[in-house]
Amino acid sequence: MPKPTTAADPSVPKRRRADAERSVAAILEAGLEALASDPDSSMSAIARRAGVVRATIYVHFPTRTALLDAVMEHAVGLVVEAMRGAEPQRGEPVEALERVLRATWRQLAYFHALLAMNIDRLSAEELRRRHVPVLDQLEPLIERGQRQGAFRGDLSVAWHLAVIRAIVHAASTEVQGGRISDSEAEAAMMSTTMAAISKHPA
Amino acid sequence: MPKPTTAADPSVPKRRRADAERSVAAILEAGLEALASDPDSSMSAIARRAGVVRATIYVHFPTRTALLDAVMEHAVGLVVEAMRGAEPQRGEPVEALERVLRATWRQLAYFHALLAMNIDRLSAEELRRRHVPVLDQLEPLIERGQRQGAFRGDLSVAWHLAVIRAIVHAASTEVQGGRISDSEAEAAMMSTTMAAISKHPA
DNA sequence: TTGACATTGGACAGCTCTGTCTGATTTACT
DNA sequence: AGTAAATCAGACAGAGCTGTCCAATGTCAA
Repeated sequence: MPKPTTAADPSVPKRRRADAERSVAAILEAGLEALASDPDSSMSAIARRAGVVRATIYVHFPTRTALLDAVMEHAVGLVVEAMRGAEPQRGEPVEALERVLRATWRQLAYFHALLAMNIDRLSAEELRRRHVPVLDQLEPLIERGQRQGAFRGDLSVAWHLAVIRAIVHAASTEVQGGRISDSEAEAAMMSTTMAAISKHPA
Repeated sequence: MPKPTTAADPSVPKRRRADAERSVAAILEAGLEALASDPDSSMSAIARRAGVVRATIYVHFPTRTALLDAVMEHAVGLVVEAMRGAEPQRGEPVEALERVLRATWRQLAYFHALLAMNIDRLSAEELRRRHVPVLDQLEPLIERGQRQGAFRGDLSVAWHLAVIRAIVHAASTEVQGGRISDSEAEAAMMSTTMAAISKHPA
């Protein structure tokens, strides 16, 4: 009978003590911040930021690569959660896209920074496989918009997705570079994305 | 009298033998390729790619940083040359922008990859200073288009430039990932950029 | 309270990279 | 053909990082 342990809902639940749980969370969070700003952050740097000693990381993640994978998964989870919360399937496509973008653009930028970090680490295909959950949130919305004539049909869904990612990323870069304010960036990002994706705005 | 050597047109001409000239060219080219795909490429890797021994690089570039700077300058030169050849100042803004993009989009993407390589190495200001020559080619064109009512005036020139860079980069990424053909990417890039920048196309 | 779990702080070997230096060899200019 | 320049091949020290280990200490849970 498949019932060796007490409770086993997640894939690998791993009965951990509360402080271990806290450590893992701190490490993932610190890894997210550190690696987003410098993809080559050392284990020492991440440990320091997490308020933990380097060896502790190795207790929970056997290797640097394993930590990178975990951080990536964590980031994708955050983004997807934010997107789901914006209900891409509800309402008019244009409004829905605006809503989803507004709700998630900052986290998407975060995710994108991590994408960059993985670019030489992973094969293009492997990398694609990992951010499928994010695209999955947007793809039906774009398709729906095309069917209803709100979005351009002369370009592929994949291209639209690439464009959205690119513009969101550009907005985040401009903000981080201090060349534009947060709210200005959001407005510009939204406005430009809509112009790029929509059928004649008039 | 400012005439100590025979011929001194460039800033630091350095009388070099022909084989030295070839080595430097090969190193810069190899550095461009290597660093664009992996910003952390080692000196060994670059030397190997250039068909040269590692020590040879140090003959011409005192340190790794110096090589990175030189590669950057070289890349900027390539892009600017391509842009100049497309005559941004000639004709209608929309046509001119199409012409410039078509002539340089791949190199623009290349340049963008090198920008990423420099992001944590240089201060934001220093980085900006270095790619000023590229922006200088586009900025007057965008301004002119805004004045003539061809491009959107409700967004800043800087933002338009960021958007152009982002879309061009996305197109190049899609091509490199094999998800779209070269010519399709060029068409999509052009079409989307124009939709994003132009005033209502109708 | 007690025992198992978890973290600390530090030490360690192994690896890769940078930058320097050498002597020997090949290549370009005159 | 002769000389100076340039490259090669390989060695070297110094530095940083990864991954492992350990003994001591702290902390959770039953």
